[in-house]
Amino acid sequence: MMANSLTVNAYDSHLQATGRPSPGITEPDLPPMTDRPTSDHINEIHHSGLKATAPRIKILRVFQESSQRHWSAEDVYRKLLEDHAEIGLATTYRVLLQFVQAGLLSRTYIEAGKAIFELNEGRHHDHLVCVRCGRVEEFCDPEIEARQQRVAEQFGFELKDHALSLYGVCSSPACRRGGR
Amino acid sequence: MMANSLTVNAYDSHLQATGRPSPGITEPDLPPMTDRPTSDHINEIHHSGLKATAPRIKILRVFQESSQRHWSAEDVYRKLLEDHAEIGLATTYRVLLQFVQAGLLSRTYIEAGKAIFELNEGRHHDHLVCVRCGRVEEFCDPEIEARQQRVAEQFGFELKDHALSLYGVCSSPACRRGGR
DNA sequence: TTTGTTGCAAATTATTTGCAGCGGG
DNA sequence: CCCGCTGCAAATAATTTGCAACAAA
Repeated sequence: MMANSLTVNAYDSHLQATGRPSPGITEPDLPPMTDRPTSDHINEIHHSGLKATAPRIKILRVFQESSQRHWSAEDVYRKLLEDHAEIGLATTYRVLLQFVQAGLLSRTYIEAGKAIFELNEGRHHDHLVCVRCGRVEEFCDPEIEARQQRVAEQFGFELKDHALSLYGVCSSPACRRGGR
Repeated sequence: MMANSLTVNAYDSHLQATGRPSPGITEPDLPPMTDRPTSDHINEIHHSGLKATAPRIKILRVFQESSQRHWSAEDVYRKLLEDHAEIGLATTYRVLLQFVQAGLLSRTYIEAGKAIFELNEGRHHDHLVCVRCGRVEEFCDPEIEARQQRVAEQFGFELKDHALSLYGVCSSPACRRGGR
């Protein structure tokens, strides 16, 4: 409950946060990619230099075999519970982090103080989230990306990464009407 | 240690997060504004509908009478300790939040999972942070702001807010040379 | 076999809340 | 004098870590 820095440092989190950066493409279109054989999962994990254990395979499948793209650690853990995979929350966190470091997943902080994981398909994007229903859209605007680069240069910074989330009310009637 | 949502909801944090939004100005130039008389602080607090108590006055002065612009709750608490103000951490958090809601301060999440507070001077801006030394620059790029609006419209969203931070290596020789 | 991996419980970090007592207006 | 405010301790929430038992390669 207090111990170290004084404003400075620990922004390091963001360095290892997102999987490999890559050039902007304008509209992700979410390919289904459902129910691939386990042997592929094993290879994917092996190629990351990790042992292909049951927890890792199951967690990878959660991402690849679901229409849901964005998962918090808790979400994943709960899905595993439902599926009767006997995997602890700590392991879930550990594996998610390893997958991020291996570039299989990417991690973002859409809402303050909670990490969201998604399959890293190589195309960088930012998020647009509905503050009423939580719906998340992905976008990548080359103009914004270019401008960020410019801003960094103006300040003499070598740009390494960025975090951008837009918050708004989506077009669903319920959200538009939206009390609260 | 787990209880509620499933990805959805709680993005609400961001609704009350930042003080009032305002039109973009291109370069903040940080006026000093040092050592104003206490009576002014009292008024500023009163105008927010809050009682002018010692903790509130002292916390407001931390922001107004220091060259440092960005403070975490811990930072403020530690400064108060140094100054022998007898103010608890809980009170610090409570007052900071009240000041944000009153529009005196604004709150941002520059690094994952840690709130940063600064005086709300009415001019909206985003942050550019050095991942080596923690230095924070402020900027506002009208082009980026406009583009965000466009993106939201494309998706049929009514844009309410955004969070943008750029991470890079600043121009200081130490950071440029910079091994981690 | 050997080193990486797991589950569980306990520790951390950032922040919030309950409550009895204090003090501005 | 009354209700808002404070300190302290305990509670939450998200995530991490220590450690002994295991299990891929």
